[in-house]
Amino acid sequence: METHSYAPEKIEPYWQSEWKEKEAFKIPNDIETLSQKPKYYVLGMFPYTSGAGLHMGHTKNYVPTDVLANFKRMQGYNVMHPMGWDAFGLPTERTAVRENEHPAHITKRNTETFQQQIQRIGLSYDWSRKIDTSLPEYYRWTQWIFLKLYEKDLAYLAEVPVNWCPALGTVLSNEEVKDGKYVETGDPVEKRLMHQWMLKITAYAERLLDDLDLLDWPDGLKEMQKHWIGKSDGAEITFNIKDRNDSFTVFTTRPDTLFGATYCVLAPEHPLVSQITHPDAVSSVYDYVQEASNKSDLQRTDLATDKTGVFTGAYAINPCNDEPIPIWVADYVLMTYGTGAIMAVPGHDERDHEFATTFDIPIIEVISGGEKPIEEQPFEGDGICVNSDFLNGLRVDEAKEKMISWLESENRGERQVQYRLRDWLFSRQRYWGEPFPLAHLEDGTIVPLPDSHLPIELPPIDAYKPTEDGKPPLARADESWLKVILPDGQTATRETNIMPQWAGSCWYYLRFLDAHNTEAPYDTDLEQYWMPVDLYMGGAEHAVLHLLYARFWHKVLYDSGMVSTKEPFQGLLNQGTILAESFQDDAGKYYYPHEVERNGNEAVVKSSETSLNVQLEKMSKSRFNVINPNDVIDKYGADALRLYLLFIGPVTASTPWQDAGVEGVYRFLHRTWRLVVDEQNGELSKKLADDVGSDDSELWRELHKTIKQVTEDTESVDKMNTAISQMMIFVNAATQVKSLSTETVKIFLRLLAPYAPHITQELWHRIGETGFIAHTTWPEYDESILETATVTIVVQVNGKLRNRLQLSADATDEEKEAAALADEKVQRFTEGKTIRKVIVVSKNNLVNIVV
RNA sequence: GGUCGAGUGGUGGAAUCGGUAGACACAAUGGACUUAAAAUCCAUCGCCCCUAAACAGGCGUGAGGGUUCAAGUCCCUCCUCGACCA
Repeated sequence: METHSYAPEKIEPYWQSEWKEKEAFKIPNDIETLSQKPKYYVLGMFPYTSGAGLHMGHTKNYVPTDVLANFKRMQGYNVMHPMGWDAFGLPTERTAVRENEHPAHITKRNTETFQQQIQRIGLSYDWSRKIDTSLPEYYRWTQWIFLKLYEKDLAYLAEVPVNWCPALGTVLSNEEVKDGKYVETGDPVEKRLMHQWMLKITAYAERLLDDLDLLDWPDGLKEMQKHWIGKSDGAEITFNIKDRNDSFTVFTTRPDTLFGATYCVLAPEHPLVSQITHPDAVSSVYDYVQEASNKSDLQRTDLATDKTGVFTGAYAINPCNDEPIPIWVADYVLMTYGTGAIMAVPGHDERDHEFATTFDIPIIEVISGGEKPIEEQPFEGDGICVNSDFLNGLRVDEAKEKMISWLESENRGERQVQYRLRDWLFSRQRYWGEPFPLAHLEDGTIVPLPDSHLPIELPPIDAYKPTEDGKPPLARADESWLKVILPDGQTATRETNIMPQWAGSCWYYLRFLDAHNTEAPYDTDLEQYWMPVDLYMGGAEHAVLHLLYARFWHKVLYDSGMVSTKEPFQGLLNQGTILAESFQDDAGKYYYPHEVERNGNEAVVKSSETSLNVQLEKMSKSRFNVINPNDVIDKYGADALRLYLLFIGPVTASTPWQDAGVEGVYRFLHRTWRLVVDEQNGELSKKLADDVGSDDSELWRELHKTIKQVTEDTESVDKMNTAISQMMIFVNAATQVKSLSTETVKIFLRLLAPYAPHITQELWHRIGETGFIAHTTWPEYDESILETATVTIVVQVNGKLRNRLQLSADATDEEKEAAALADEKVQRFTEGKTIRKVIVVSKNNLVNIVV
């Protein structure tokens, strides 16, 4: 027998192809048409197209943004809702090496898989705007923007310590290195000084900090960015070296404690170390410096580790009292922070205190107020200056000011602002990334290549690895690529570093606005219309770096007049992660769920005694606990997947995946289907009636309540779960009534359409409407319908619920109070007691009697 | 170690300008329909106590204290977990 029940596997592919064929979500590109409507730009962070394909974490981002896009479109906005690929990167290059294919080939394969998988979810992207950061038509403009940075002196070559991986022949970013090893392969990584391209993001530190105030971002995220930028006010103080015509400067946030400085420390990499070290100390200092070079910053600065260091034999002069104090070398001072040298105040700094205790260096109290004697515990709090000559009696903040003024007047130091933010290491010795649009002349001069040379395409090379003499892979290219003739006729050699993976994602949100422009990265009229991004959504792992880098580039473009807004992303949300149970034995080995036998909270490896730890962890391939979105679609359809992802909890919350939960929303879709379709014969349900007045007013009121709640919850994005709850309540109520007007059903279908686009489109069609439900307008609710004739009054005695009473909606507070006092059940609790007070809360319809 | 966030039934989660705790859903249990199963529908579903059953009552939002007529929500102390940073 043919069945006429809800069958997503039939209707979803059909409507997806209809949308594609009729270009249902194509956004016009001419400004005339666009400017007739307001705009809304909703962007999910585009994926890095790894070979693993789409995973559930992606969908947790794409589904809510798509619902919002659908919703805003129905509300009458032009909605920018694009998708593309972050396609350059090391994993692709490594796959290419492994499979002996060109990375471009791997990339194409991966992006095609991604697109196929994403399309099955029924997302309303304008695919004609798709971008791929690894295509010359895109990276041409990444190079073009780099030239803008270069022209503004924001790109420079510097000798910097980097994480060098000899096995891979490349530098690695800090995130790629853990415990001195490359996280993916375990190859050892060492510190090495190398010539690298840097971007001067520090020049924008102040603006990156200040302009956070302009953004509607979660406070926690702003805090993280603030902390990353790490602004601190203080002073730079010059210390002369005793018996030498030399000096060094330190940065401190506590100039008020200068009288308490009993030694100084230079970072092992500090250039003065070798010069000032006393001949007797040379060998011990040399050994120490060697040792330190192999430690990570984390190992060096961890509070838990014992402090190490050596005395150089040299002395510095404390500028405030001209006392000589010893100069030490210690690895807890980093060359990359501040000036690479510190004044140590063991009385008022925990690490200095620990160091001084270890090496028996004097500790002087200069701020009073500590709980314990200063020899036992440093005091880092606020207090009054002591033992500090002209600062004595001042509070910390006053003393800071006075000391800075004094240092400046004596020419021994000056006010200084310091940032934790470092300049951005912008080059990599790899193949699969953007070539720099730069060349080197014989004499070492660097020349930017003219715009007409762009794009500088990646050359074919014979192997994706460094040359024998340690140059980056691009140095393997043919002379015809390596040598370039400049406009003035000179021959130069191309730069062979490439840009890091972050580069392409720094401006992709702008390219979407005008994805096929061949004359410019984008048209500025379109930019002015669409920017800023109204809602940007992505994983919390990008809360700092990507967002900071993109904001930096945006500000550079702003200064060039290329963009009209100071900030790119006005609104921002981090979607939560999807968790799933994982099974791990005591050795740390993970097992797939099908290998595991469950017994309540216990779990063992099937047909063995090995007991396993069950834990809730982020869904990931390495933990053997992933659920493939496409498998869920195969079983329940895309609409059920979409609804479930939203229904399990707030968008920003991390929530565990539960297979059984999908059943619940799947049943809801079936119930919705049966409101319209008679499953016996496939015709319209008999209870559908054309006359508008056929619904009882209860259901009509429930509908308007639903419109109100779905509108508000969808707008908020985070509360889409409760929007779905309310729609479930409505469908349950509509299932109960005997007769249902088509008008009611049509309004409801429009509410559900952003969430479940396929089933609503199919039912819209079956009910006799032509065209796309996605192109209809969003329903409005009528506040007057929400009002009821009677209200429920909650009566409490001493704050405890005692009864509920039905009263007319226009009852006054006095009437409510009288009814409450007169109620029999309530009297049981007030009997024989003195009524001290009666509180009537009108807005909550609540009466509290205090006895 | 620091900063931020979060702890609510068997489970996911609702409810926070202080005002009916547990919406909605999952799982479970009982029942209807069915030759049977699936699907569907109905009922029960925080804990305790009373009862033949019910009504009624007591307790209850990580622990302890506080403010208030009223606390999941605000304040203090502590515990646990998570994220980020060191």
